[in-house]
Amino acid sequence: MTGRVEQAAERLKALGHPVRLSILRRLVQGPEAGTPAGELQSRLDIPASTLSHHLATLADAGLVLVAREGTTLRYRADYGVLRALTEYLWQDCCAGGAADDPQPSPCCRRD
Amino acid sequence: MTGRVEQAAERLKALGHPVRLSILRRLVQGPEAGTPAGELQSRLDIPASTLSHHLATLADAGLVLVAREGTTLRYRADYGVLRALTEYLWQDCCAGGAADDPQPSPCCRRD
DNA sequence: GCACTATTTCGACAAATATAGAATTAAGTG
DNA sequence: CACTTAATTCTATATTTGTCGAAATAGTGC
Repeated sequence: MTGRVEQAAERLKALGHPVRLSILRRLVQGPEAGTPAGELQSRLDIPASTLSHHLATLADAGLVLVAREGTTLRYRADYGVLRALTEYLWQDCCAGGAADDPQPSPCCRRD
Repeated sequence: MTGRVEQAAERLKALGHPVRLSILRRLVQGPEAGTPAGELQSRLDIPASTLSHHLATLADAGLVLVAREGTTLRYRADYGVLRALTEYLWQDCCAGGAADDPQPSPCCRRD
């Protein structure tokens, strides 16, 4: 029985940490099939246990998906969820301001 | 010397709390000149000190602006910052996925 | 089964966060 | 100046979060 606001807040909170935001950036830049945890670890240069904790936070929030491939676990971004969250954030934050503002949404601007 | 990722993370973190997200929703729906803290307090039904704490968090993150008007303090959303944050989030999260995905940005879709 | 690799889970601890009553500051009014 | 209203800051406390070494788990190959 988690409301829309609560769910969005949980997801934004999960993104609200430099390491986790960096992880996500890596994931979206990596292969579609997902990026192994070990590769993230070597690139970000943090202890494996710390990384695993952050990955679990992102996964619990539903922002990333995980699939095993042999001994490695491949993480990848859930674009559907990310899209929905961004959409909600924009409409939530700027629905009032947009009325007085003829400019297009931020992600559509070409300037 | 706060980097782009760190700043975005701080702002997302500030939004990552149900009460603060609710506050922001109220602000964007309220008058352009801003909404008095007292009005937020009565609508959200939380102690004034708790509300003040959350407002300070939002203000510190640069998401809201405040102006005094007599004895009341009016808070309003900073749309420029919110727009920039949403834009960053979208491009940050979906730059990789967008290449394989012909769909427009979430805030531009009309479906 | 044993060794090896990849990753998570456990356990402990410090630091940050959320909450809220009480005291304080700021501004207006008689 | 005293009084009232609006909101913050102070103080305290409980909870959550972040970190990371050590131990455990999952899978692969000999």
